[in-house]
Amino acid sequence: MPQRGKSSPTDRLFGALANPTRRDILDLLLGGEQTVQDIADRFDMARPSVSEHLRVLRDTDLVREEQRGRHRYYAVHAEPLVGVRDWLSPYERYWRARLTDLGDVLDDLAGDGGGGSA
Amino acid sequence: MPQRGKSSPTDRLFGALANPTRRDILDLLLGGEQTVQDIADRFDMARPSVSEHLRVLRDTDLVREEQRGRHRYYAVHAEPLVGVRDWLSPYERYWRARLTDLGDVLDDLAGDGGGGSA
DNA sequence: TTGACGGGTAGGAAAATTCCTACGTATCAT
DNA sequence: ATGATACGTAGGAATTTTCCTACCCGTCAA
Repeated sequence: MPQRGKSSPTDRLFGALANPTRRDILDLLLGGEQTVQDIADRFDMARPSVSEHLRVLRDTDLVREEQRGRHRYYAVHAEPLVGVRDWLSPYERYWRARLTDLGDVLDDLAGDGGGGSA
Repeated sequence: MPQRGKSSPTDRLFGALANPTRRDILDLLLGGEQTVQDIADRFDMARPSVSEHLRVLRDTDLVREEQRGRHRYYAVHAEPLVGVRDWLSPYERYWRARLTDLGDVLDDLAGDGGGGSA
């Protein structure tokens, strides 16, 4: 699959995640929604620059904003990250083979609640 | 965690994966080791450019080369990708919640066989 | 040994990224 | 209405990325 013409959604997804500030923003939002100002205060960077990072994250649908009053609350929207998981999955067997973390899988099961239906 | 000074291994990892050609090279190598020429032939790009992509992948330890005769065989080395998986894991619960793919985890267990080492 | 093949590196052009300082606009308090 | 607050966008400078064409050296066949 060579012949790269236009940038695919996957390209834009990995492109968005390539920037450490943007990954940090996502990690920050794991703790709950935040306003732009709140986010910007966490970074050693001018607010408009944070705004642009947020735009990239918005364009890839990795965050969603909701305007309330004069604030915009940003929240993580993880679904596009399935694209990363999907890309990653053919490689998992490589480290599974040598790290043999079956225990990890079991952790996943346990963490899932064990019971059964969601 | 703002204050970004130097680029961390994770930064370089995501940086390496940001380029679609590099992801395609990795995907190609999933089919087995290849020489530089074999790889270059698959892409609409001059060979030295492919060489540089290979250097980035080498620097992040995502591929390894072995010289045999006058050929260099490149093979995928997936271990650093654990870094991606680790970064991703806090987000998994978001799509797990709505896609409820417990069956996926069970697939993993089944696919792992019971045996073990490759 | 000579020539062809395999593949890395150098230097540079073009394009994309990242960050900044201004500035515009909408919302809230007075 | 007026001013302060919250945030986006514009335009541009400094880097970084990505790709190219030379050019280099090592290996194999004749």
